Amino acid sequence: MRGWVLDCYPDLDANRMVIWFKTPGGAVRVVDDMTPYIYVCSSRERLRKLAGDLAMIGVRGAVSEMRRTSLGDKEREVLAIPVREYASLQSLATTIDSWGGYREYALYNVDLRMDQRYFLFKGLFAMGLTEIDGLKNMDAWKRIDYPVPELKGLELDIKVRGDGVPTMDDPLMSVSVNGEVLDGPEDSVLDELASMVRDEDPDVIYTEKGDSFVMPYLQHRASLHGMKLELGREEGERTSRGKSYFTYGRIVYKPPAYKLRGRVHIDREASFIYGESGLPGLIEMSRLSHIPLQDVSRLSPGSVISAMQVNEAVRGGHLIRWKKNRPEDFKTAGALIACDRGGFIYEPRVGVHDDVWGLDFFSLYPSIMVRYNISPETLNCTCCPRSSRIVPEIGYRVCEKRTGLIPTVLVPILNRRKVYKSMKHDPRKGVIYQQRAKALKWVLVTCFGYTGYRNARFGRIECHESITAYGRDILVRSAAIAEGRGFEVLHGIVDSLWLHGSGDAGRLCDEISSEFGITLAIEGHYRWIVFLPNVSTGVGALNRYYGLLDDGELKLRGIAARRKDTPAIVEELQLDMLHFLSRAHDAEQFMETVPESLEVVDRYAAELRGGEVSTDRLVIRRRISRRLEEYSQFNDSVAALRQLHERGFDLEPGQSIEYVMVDSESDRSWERVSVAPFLGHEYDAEKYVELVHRGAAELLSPFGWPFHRIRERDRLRHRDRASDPGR
DNA sequence: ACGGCACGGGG
DNA sequence: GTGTACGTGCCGT
Repeated sequence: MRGWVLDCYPDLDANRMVIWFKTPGGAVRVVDDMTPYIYVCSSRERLRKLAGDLAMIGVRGAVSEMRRTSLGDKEREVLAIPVREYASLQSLATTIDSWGGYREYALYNVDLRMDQRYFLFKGLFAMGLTEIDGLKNMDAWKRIDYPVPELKGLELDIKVRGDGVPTMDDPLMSVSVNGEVLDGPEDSVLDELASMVRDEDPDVIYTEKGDSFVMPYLQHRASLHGMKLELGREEGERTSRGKSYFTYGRIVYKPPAYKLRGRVHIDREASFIYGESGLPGLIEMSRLSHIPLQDVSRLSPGSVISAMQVNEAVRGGHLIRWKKNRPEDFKTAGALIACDRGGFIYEPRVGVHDDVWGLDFFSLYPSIMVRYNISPETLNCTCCPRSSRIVPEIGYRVCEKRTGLIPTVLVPILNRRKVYKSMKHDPRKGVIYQQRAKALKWVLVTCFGYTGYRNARFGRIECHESITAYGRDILVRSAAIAEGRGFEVLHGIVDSLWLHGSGDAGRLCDEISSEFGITLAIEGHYRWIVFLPNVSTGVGALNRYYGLLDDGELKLRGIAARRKDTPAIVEELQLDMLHFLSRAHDAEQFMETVPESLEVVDRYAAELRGGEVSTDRLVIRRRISRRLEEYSQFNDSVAALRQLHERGFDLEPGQSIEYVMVDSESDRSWERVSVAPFLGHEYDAEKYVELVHRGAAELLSPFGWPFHRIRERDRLRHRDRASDPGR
């Protein structure tokens, strides 16, 4: 019988692995043996002593082996230690580490996931098609068009009695299963839910906020009736602790994951990958990383690429160095910038331009890593002291003999993404390919950042520097080629160029692509595009522009309408103004349209002053980066947090607050803002008018309408209207 | 004037 | 279990 690997986890009592397969006939549970090993590298005498010490505490069977302990290195003698008690692995490692004192022992394969360990050991992988009798792999993780099982999904949602923010103390009103509503006494609803899940036997349960609320809430309500609600295929769930952590340049809050056994719980809100690329993207990630679907659904793309690197290293015979937890161990500001000048940026020509080509390199940074063999072990390697391959500007040597780990991992990812993108119009599976491509895109984006991340397993800052150095070199030389072909370079940033001119842009792209071996493609042709100035200096801002493509599509970057903390009314204003400006087909018409676009601004101001704007258009949503008491400055967010606190709700760093400004001048929390979900109808009309004016000025400041002039114009008109009620 | 604080990008 | 960097603008002190 054949089936797909749906779930895999250790049974900590039996010290065996549990694997669930999805077969056309249903789910199958299999138990298998595996002894995990940890490895220690040190001098021969110390290892001999260690083996003796281990035997004294009952750890037997440690043997000496030859293994690779670092990338691209020769094999060394290590002690392989079998760990028969799964649960003791971490503490055994800590014990050995402490015996070693200061750096006497280097430990390996300590923080490897058990599922990944098992798959690598057995030659299986998550979502891979497997012969269940004998546990033989029938699939290949590199396959591009692979068979996918039909997974039965179940939508779970709940309604809670009471208003405001739901809490664990509010009784359950109803449960909805695939849209079917179960209500009545709480205990019978919970009973019914359990039996429905049992009868339906879904492979995947989808929730919104299942991790942060729904699942722990249902469990809690059940316990009040002396019940144990079981939603998995096997008893017990796998929970962890919630935490706030620093990622993507900001603090986010991650609630504890609520994982089932033998069945997949996907919390749509907790899964970045699912949100971006759906189940097809998640399955693609699961196969490539060898991490079970449910687990991969909670990971970041960075963890996926990291897992793929581990897989590749282990397959290449390497041991994985233990990275002991170093929380809050972030880089100091100065350390990195010293040698890193980031991506190259041309100073954009402020104002409106027409007949503009936007050109983009295809996955520039990952392509550079592959094309120039950038990897932690290939930079300044000892095997190529006379390498002819030198990183521009900084002069590092790159290995010419062996392909690095990072390029090895990236080649199939880049290739898959290219193939999936080319098949996105397939009538039957086009959408699936598109979603897989999107998941891969994210993995590629984060792979670059990971090379500069100090806690990454295979990070090395010199990689980061080399990639950006090659990137600058490529962009500068591409701009020069473009100028040589008669184009004017208006702006360039990291992997994009904006050119003005009537030459053959397609041919230019071909020429540059073949020059560097990295594809440069036309992103679009603009009827007009506006590069915005920096408010304080007036010089071109690097990443703020808006433009109209030939097909009528607007492309916006960096302006208020793109920001998540912009209230809807300001977003609407900017989009209305932009649609108005879209009537223009070239720069000259654009300039003629500007004065009329100000009438849009007046409409919004009048509507706000009328006092009838619904508060959901005024809500400002903001992420908080710390706890209430940790804020040193009083501001809107603090006012909102304080109100919530006084009502009994405390937020974690990384969670968002939503509020409306009621009296923005006030320094009293309760007067200054009203906070969701306790919004009233009141709002600070003049403050929102000011925001609307700022939004307009952001678009029009290069054309004679800076903020202060829009204000002045408003004052004049407002006064006229106030003194002449007949208008 | 300066520091605190939050957001973008990539698709 | 957690990508990097900076640029940008607003607001409070």
